[in-house]
Parts: sequence; C-alpha cells; structure tokens
Amino acid sequence: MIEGRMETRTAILRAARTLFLERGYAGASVRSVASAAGVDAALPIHYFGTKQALFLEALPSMPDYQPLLEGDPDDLGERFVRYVLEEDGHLRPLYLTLLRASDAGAVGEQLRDLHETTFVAPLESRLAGQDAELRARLAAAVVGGLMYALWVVGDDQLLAKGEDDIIRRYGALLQHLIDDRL
Amino acid sequence: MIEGRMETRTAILRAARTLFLERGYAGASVRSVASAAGVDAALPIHYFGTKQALFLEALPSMPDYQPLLEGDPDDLGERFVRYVLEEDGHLRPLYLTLLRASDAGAVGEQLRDLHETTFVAPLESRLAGQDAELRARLAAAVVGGLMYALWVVGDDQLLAKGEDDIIRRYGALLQHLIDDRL
DNA sequence: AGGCTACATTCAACACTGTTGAATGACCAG
DNA sequence: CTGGTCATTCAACAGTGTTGAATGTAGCCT
Repeated sequence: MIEGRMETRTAILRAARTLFLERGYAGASVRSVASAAGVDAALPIHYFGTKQALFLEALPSMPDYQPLLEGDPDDLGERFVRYVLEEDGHLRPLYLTLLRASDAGAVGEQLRDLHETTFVAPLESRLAGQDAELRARLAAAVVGGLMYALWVVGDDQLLAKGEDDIIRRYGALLQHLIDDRL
Repeated sequence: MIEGRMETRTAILRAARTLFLERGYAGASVRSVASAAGVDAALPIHYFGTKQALFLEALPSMPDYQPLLEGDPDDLGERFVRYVLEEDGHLRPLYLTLLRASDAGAVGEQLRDLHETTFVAPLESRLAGQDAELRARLAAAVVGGLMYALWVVGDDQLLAKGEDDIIRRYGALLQHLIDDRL
C-alpha cells in the first residue's frame, strides 16, 4: 500500500497519465485510475476534486519545439513536417486525447494555451517580413492540418504516397508561408 | 404521444441529431434523446441497438462541396477558405462532434469515409499536373488545418487578424498546391 | 503514558449512464 | 370473442463521477 500524501498523489497522477493517454478521457474511469495506482476508489476525486481537473493535471507537457526552431531557417518547413511524420509516439496520443476531450471548457483552454505558447509564439518570433503574427498562426494551422489528416482522420493512403514526397511538398508549402512568399 | 414504428424512429433520429450536435456524443444521454423525442427511455436502444449506432445514423450528411468545385479553378483555394470562414453553422458542429467522438472505431471510419468521398475524391478529379492524389490529400489537410485552428483550438486572434487577409494568404497557399506550383 | 488533534484513507451511498429482458398494451385476422 | 403480433413500458443490471460520514493512524502536548 502507498502511504503519505505526496506518494499517493503522484501515484494517482502517474496512473492517470498512462490510462488517459491509452484509453482517452471517457474510456479511463476514475475507479480504474485508482485501482491502477493501488489506491482507494475515492482518492482521485478526493485529491483532485474532479475527473477533469485530474485529467488536466495528469497530462504530460508538450514536447519542446525549440531545437526545431533553431536550425537553418530555410529548412524550417521541412523540419516541422518531418517532425510530425517521424515523431516518437509522445505527441500523437497527447494531441488526440486533448482534441477529443476539448469540448470540456477547461480542456479547450488548455489546448489553446499549448497551441499558443509552444507553437505560435516561438514561431512568430522567428518570422521576418510583414504580418508575422498572421503567418505564424496560419503556419500553425498548416501543421495542425497534417496532424489532423494523419492522426484524426487516419488518412493512410496519404502516408502510402511516401513520406519523402509529403515532406517535400508540404514542407515547401509551409516554407512559403514562413518566407512570406505568397 | 407518437405512434407507429416509423414515426417513432424518425422522432428519435430528429431529437438525437439536435442533441448530439448541441451537446456532443458524451453530453447527450440516451434518456435525454428519448425524452426530447417524447418517447420511452428504452426505445432509442431498442430501435438502434446501441448509442453509437444511433449517433452514426442520426448525424446529418456533409454539405455538398460540388458548387465550390465547379467554379473558376483559379479561385478554388480562396473559395475553400472563404467557405470555412463564412460557413452557415452546419459544418462546424458536425465537424466538431465527429472529431471528438472519433476514438470510437466506427465513428473514425465514418470520418475517414466523409473525408474521402466529400473532399479528397472530388478534389482529386479536378487536379491537373502530377501527383494529383497526393496533392488532393495534402489540400484536404490544409483545409482541415484551418478548421482545426479556428474551431478546435479556437484561435480567435487569428480571426481577429481579419478574414480578408486569411482568405488571401491561406487561399493563395492552397492554390499553390492546386496549381502544382511548388 | 495518555489523551488529543490532524489528517490519510476507507466505505456506503447518491444520481446518473448504457443496456437488457420480461411485462403490458393495443390492434387486427380468423 | 380469441389469438397473435408487435410497439411500447417498466424494472433492473452493472458501471459512472461524486459526496459525506466513518475509520484508522500518526504525532504532539501536558
């Protein structure tokens, strides 16, 4: 058995992170989280107040795009596309879980916040030319669209066209936005 | 009271369509659908077998993009962007509801199917140049990205930049893909 | 040591969910 | 009038998030 306030809290958080990412928000019950944490069924709510609050606190943080942004600015578009295609399995479940739970108000805010702080803002600071903010936001939409097509819709026939062509074409598209060539 | 097999079925379907679009899949309970239809609580399941089956049957069909595709091919990009921005309120709730319920296998398939038949396929048939299928799929991702940014993330600051600039820039981006100029 | 407080944990219960199967009712053919 | 078909009702099931009271246990003060 687990003892002590902090140990219990973190055990619950760890179990919640795993289960939410594995089964989604609705699919992971509070009781299943509790039992995976080896803890009484009422403790998750007791510690976090609400399933939604537990969900928000349990989610892992977004990967850091900083390394992506720092390289050669002429390859930025390709690097972003490549990153989505070759991602190591951390971003995808987080993205899908957040997406699908985004009708709950607080989750929507969290998603907006992550979008803003981990994507739009750092990208905008790298953009020269006019309408930098607008272009950063549109670039975020373009990248989001790729994740949408691949992960939400599950367009396998797009993937089957070959990653190289996707990287080339979609990367070039993104690069046009980044370079203000439109 | 409602009588007869068909009347009951369609009353349930109508109520389900409204409630699912209004409150989402999880937010609309089977009982609430039944009571909105003025019908016993057990009837929706009795007629459709499962909440998910009712959901799939109740969803309205996707709007028809045919008119969008038929105009001047040089404006296709702008027209698609304009359509998303000025849409009359039918597409958005349908898109969001499907998205958020897409972890259920059958809903995911439905989403993939709609994406394919109402978007990729008709667009592909309009594309000249090489890699038409790839470009059609990427174009679908671009448009999906705009809906994602505006509706899922809720990027109001993007909207605040002015619809005209969005239409111009994002439309031009899409047009590049359509025209095979990359 | 004994009694006390503070607090982590357990338990039982609430209203609600999707789903099921048996009971009820109405209508229509013979 | 009888029997049968079938739409509808009802009660119940296990599971959900959430709550509040009961239980236990650790440590501090006199």
